[in-house]
Amino acid sequence: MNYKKTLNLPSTKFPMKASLVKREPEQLAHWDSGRLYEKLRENSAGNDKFILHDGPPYANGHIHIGTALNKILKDIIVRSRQMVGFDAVYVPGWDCHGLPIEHNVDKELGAAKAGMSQTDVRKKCRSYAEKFIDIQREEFKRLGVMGEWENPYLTMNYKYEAIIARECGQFALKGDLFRSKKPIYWCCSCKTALAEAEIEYKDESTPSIFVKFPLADDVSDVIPELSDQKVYVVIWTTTPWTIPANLAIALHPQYTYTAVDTKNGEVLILARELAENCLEFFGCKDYTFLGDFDAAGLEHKKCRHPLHDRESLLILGDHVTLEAGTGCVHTAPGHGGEDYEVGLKYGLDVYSPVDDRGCFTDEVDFVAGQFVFKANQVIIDELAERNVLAGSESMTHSYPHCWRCKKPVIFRATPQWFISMEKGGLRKKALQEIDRVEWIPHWGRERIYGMIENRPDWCVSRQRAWGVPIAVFYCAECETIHINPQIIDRLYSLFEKHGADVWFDKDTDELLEDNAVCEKCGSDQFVKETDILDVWFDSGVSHAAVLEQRPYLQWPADLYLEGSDQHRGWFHSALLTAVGLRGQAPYKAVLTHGFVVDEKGMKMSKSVGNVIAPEKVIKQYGAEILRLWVSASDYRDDIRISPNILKQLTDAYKKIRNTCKFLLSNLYDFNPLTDAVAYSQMQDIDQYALIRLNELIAKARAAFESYEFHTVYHGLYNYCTLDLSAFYLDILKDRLYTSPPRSDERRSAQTAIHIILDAVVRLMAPIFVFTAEEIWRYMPDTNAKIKESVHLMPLPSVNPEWQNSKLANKWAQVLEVRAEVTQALEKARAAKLIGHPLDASVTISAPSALYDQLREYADELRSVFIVSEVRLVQEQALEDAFESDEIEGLKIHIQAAPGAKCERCWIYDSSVGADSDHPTICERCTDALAVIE
RNA sequence: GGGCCUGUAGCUCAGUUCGGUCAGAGCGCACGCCUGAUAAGCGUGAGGCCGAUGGUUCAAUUCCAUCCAGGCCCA
Repeated sequence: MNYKKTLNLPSTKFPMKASLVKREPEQLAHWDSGRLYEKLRENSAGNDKFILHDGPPYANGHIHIGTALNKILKDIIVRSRQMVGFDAVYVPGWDCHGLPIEHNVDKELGAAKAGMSQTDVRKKCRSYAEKFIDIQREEFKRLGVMGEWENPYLTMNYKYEAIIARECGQFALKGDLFRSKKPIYWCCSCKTALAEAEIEYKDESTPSIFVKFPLADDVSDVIPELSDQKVYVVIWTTTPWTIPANLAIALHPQYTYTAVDTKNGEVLILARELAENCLEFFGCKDYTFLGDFDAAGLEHKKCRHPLHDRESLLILGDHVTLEAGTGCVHTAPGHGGEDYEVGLKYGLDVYSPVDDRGCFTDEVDFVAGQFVFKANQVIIDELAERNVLAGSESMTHSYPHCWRCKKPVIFRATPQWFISMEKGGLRKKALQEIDRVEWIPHWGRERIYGMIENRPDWCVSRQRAWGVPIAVFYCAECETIHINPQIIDRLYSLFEKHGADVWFDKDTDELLEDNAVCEKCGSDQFVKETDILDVWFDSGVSHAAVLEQRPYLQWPADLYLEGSDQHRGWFHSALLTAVGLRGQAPYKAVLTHGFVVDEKGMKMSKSVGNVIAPEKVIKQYGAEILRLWVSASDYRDDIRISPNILKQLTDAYKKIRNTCKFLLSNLYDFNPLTDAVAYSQMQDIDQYALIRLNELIAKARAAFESYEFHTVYHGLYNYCTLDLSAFYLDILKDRLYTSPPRSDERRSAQTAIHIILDAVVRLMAPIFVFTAEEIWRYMPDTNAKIKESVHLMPLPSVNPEWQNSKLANKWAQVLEVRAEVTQALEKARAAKLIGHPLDASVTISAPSALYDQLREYADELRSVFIVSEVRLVQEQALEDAFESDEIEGLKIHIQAAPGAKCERCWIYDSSVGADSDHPTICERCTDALAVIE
């Protein structure tokens, strides 16, 4: 007789091979046509909302691995919150305006741009953004990310643009928006402002001069030797043309300075460390040091400007270095970034007497009208003439050039728009709000706090085409901003209807109300500002443009989640816009993730060749593996990816998949509605399996709650490998296969297996969105509504009925002993005593306490150890026994199992041969056959 | 150069919160078993001076300092 046919061997059509690359798109299409996202909305209508507000990626290029990480994390969060009972809506967005797009459109247009209107260029930019939104949308959807893809928010939507303009207008109305000068890169040839990204650095030969600024104030309180001396502070510069704009000289607060008598009636002040080299360059051979001193004593003292009849203030700044020059830094706030910053601190004017052609204005007498670079020599000559030129040469160094015309650019102060950090108390309030937000990880608070604390006023203007205009008018006479609620409303309506283009298409008269008059000076002439807003303002107000606008969302958001670079970016601009106009942070919590790096922890770069594109991973392994990677990593730190890591993840995926497949394959004849066994009637070990499941559920739910998905992954994976595959399921095989199909013992096991699979699939659903659904479809029939999608189900909950610490302790002990038995078996195997564990008979000698406990469940030990026989003795000497290192006094002796091997269940038993009808099987199997037949 | 952060086995993670039982797991690897989860399953084993150096302490992977390496943001 073929006894194998009498066994209940596992059977399922669920494929072992995942074929993710092929199946995932099919699954996505199925969800799409089944309107899964809409069904989730319907199902959770009325539930508490959980709003993760999407930070908009820039609509340019394909997604990269970092964007994929970000979106997958968001998806896992939204799904897990949805599955614990929230109405978790997800509205994705895109950041559409800005220089990179304008730049690329410029390149495409080439010479054609010259003949185009600003509106035409803007149209090109709009369609460019649209193209990449479509591309990225498909890429995000392919990752399994679920959301309102057909109705995302775009910062270039007319309504969004209208809100950007309105929010900016509110800042103006409040008095926080002001116009002031700031130096920016300027191309004198193109007569245009340039952004950092439009600068190319090339070597350039420039003059290098040392200039003596005569000290005007008495400093004998600092250095007594200097009384009645002609004292000069010596500066160094490579841009002599900025000397006319000099307003100060900066010294470093920590450096030591020295006064040098040059024996020609002059005393020079410069940094001690650089003094000798400088003096040598000046050709000064005979000199004496009069004394060293700290810079602090000179702060607020004054020099005379060497060319003009005004003062130059001595100030302190950390930006001063000893790498070159004299340690005394020529400071022209209108012509340098650091000069500007330090100038603000000392209340210096942002003085820049240069026009948009790069020529000096009439303010500067002897070089008026001259081009700055040409004026260099004139100024050097003048300095020499006045005997304040200490030294001069020419040098070559890296200098910024215009990306378009390739000519050297200058730093030039132009009027810009700012949002004040102080006028309306924005800085103070923002800092207070930071402490009302939950920062995850907690150090995010430190990071953004430091930034807000130290940042200058927010410069929000850009001299660009592709963006939302700073929609304000100012008086042509006195430059006062002309703003009121009616203007804001009026422009809002216009923008909402025609988009921001309307600002450029219509004249000031058409946009402004009739009979407008400057409330300060009474003028009726106004200027329409044509600068556009910093794109950080665009995305910064998304809380207003999205959360406040869509009735199914909420303000503030429950969570913002982006990379840690966004402390400076989006978290920052969102905080300032929200606090500025609403007095409150737009988020309750902010979660940050690290950056994706290679296996060695180095950043990815094309030149190094360690870049991994999400598209490639998807094509090779499937999006599920990418999602698995996200879930397995602790994203709070930087996270690593490499072919090796992906390989490991695919192995882990297979293990989990296979474990689920095995569970399914033993449920082919199980109907949970009719065949399930009540918990109280289940076998001991099945009850224990549910205790372990309870622990997994508790752990995973807590981890989902605190966004620690790697804990979910590791918990799930270890449960599958250790609890299930290596322990419970291995033991269960005998019972599942050999017991009569409908017997209590088999149904008990199936009941446990079904509960376990149901819970495991739901726990993995937020992460393994595809595989969970695939398994779900193969689950034994229940009702159609439940079957529809695992994603419509809740996460499993801890079942209090299964809690049983006595049982848990018992099995903890059995497991300890089991570990010793497997070691003993391995030794016996190595000695060729046995092969399969069922070849063995195990004799265990235990000390009395342990013996008493083991005796209580002696009947179960045989199956738990998966051997043919277990004999339990109390503290007996056993020859050739394995002695446990872990459990004192435990001895285990292995010998070949007596009796014959049952052909059906493979267990050695003395009853084999007893039944003449079935001479090759054991009594247990004979009994089973009787029931089956 | 400054701010914030990270550094535990080849890999992914635990742990050390208030310092004191040999630093744990899985994967991978090696070896073996099984062939009734089979392009599967089971077992055993070898892998870590807890980034480096100093300091505090009776005692540090765990506290402090410095350094090195790496990341983000500034300059």
